Amino acid sequence: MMNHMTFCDNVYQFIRKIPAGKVATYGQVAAGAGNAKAARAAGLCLKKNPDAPRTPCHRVVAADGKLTGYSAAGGLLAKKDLLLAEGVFFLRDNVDLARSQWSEHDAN
DNA sequence: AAACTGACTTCTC
DNA sequence: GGAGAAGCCAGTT
Repeated sequence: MMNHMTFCDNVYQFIRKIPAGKVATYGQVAAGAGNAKAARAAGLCLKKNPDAPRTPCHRVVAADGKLTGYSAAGGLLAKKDLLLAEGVFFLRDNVDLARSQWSEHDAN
C-alpha cells in the first residue's frame, strides 16, 4: 500500500531515470517532480532520504554545474569522481552542463 | 497550525 | 567572477 506519495518520491523517480554520463540540475529534477521552483525542497529530499544506489543523487548538480552537498562518504569529492567515471564532462570542479546536462528528450 | 530549516536559484553590487 | 540578499518550496519540529 502507498505510504504517502510525496514530492521527494517524484524526485527519486526522476533521478532514477537519469542515464550515466549525464547530470540534471536541482531545478530540472524539481521540474520533473512537479515543481520547477522546488529545487530547494528537492535537494532536501536527497539529503534526508538518499535512498542509496537506487537513487543516483550524485547525478544531480546545481544550476551552474557546481557540485553541491553529498551525504554519502567522500562528499563532493566522491560525487565528482563518480560523474567522471560515468563520462560526464567537467570543467575543473564543475560539470560542463553544456555537454553533460541530461534532458528527458535525450537530445544527445 | 506556525515557525524553522536547507544538497536551490536568481538578482544586484 | 565573487560576495551578499531575497524569493520559493516541501519537509520536519
